Amino acid sequence: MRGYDKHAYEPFAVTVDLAVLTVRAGALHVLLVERGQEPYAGRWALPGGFVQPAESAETAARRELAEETGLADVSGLHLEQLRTYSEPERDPRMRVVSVAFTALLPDPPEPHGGGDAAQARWVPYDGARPLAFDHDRILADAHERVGARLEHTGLATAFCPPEFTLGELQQVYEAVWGTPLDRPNFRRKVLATPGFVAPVAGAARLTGGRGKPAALYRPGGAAVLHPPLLRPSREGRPA
Amino acid sequence: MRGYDKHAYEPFAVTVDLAVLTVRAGALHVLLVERGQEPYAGRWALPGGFVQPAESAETAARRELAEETGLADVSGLHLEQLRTYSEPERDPRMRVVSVAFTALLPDPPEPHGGGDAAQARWVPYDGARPLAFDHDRILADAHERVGARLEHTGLATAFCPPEFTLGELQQVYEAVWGTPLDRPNFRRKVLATPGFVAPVAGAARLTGGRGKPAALYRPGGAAVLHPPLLRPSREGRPA
DNA sequence: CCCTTTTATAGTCGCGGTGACTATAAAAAG
DNA sequence: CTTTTTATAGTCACCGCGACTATAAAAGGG
Repeated sequence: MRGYDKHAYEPFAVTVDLAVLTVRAGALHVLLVERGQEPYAGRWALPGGFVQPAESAETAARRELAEETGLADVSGLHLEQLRTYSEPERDPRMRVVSVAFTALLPDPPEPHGGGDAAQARWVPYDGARPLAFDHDRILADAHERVGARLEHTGLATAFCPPEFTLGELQQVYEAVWGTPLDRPNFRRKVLATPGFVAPVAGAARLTGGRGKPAALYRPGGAAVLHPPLLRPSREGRPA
Repeated sequence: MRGYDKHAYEPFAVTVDLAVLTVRAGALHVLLVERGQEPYAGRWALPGGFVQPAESAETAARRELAEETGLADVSGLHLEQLRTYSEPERDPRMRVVSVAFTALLPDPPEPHGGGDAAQARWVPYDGARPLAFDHDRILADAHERVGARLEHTGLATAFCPPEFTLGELQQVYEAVWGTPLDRPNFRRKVLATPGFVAPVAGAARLTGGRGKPAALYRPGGAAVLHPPLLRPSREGRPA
């Protein structure tokens, strides 16, 4: 069929699902809500909701993100479309097509106090499953996508506060990739990548921890990393 | 809103749009259809159509691909979801959410003889615009995605016949990236990447051209390339 | 106050992938 | 047979990177 003219069509419900990720205490966490009704009552699920007639999926996702996190200003947060899930049986109640998004947050505001009755919580990524519907797959796809984005973009700074140390940045990589990294090498690569981070002029430093204070950095504004910061190759498997 | 319970919803029309790409005579081409009706009557557009109630977007995309290309068996062709376009005003007639896909074909079967009245044609990528609706953007996103996929996956073989020469494979990279590549270096990198290509045992060779016959290869079955085959860095822009 | 612990930062060494380039081989065209 | 064309082999220097060692600057404990 060409250009979808002169053909009947059936209506679908269109929703957005959000995989909201953060790094807390060195571990990757995801924002989940507990379902109050069937199906999957009592099961945890990704936050989400219907797309309204006058808004795009991106707009709906950002609105839901604000509602779920309770944050006043979500305009600066990273929000990225993941993919669309459209299996006919993915929701037993009706035909619903869901556009999934991934959002990245710095230090997490305690769940929130949003609109609905069900509770929302930050859950460690590894202990999140099983989730309702096909959300296990959506969450896995989001994790995979974010892990790849860290290699080629400056996205890791979206997990960090406005000013951060290289140690904090490294914790983001280690939490998302699930791999420890060599600190001197990580430092060398980050600083050798133009536009990744910029030192905070005021020779500022961070107190609170032990040991030597670390210098503070800001996001450098570069969208893509040259050269990329590749994760330790999990090679060595002959086809 | 949590888990989209107890909330009203509005129906949407859900369609798929296809960016079907091929490499013909060393140049990237895209499959387009000419619109017969308003809006955008006479303008070229990406093929597409409505998702039926019982099928997923992927199923609908493969069905449309078969209809548009006229190929009997499209089960082996590479089909990948690109992203979803949901701006409220993207179709002036109604609220339609479109899931875009990218398909890759080897040597192109002449457009086809599909179901509808409008004609379909292979159009050189550079001369394709302007297209109807937001299809310029979809096509650009598809090009960008495919270019990136060539770096990290063995996807380039999807543009080639079952057996191909390294010169043909190089033409795929050059056509998609729009950059000439050094032949000895390209050869070295392809052969040094485990699982990318496998030599055809029969010491087979391809005639038809001038010069020394080239050895034939088959896809090696590797999904990801280690190391990746990166495109010439377009760096040199200070942030 | 000294010494240990902890964390940050600097530097070294060798390997491997890569771009730029040259050289040789094997076919068709004239 | 010579030229042209394409495929394939090889060289060389640079550089990103993993593994590792060394130094600096703070807090803590006796």
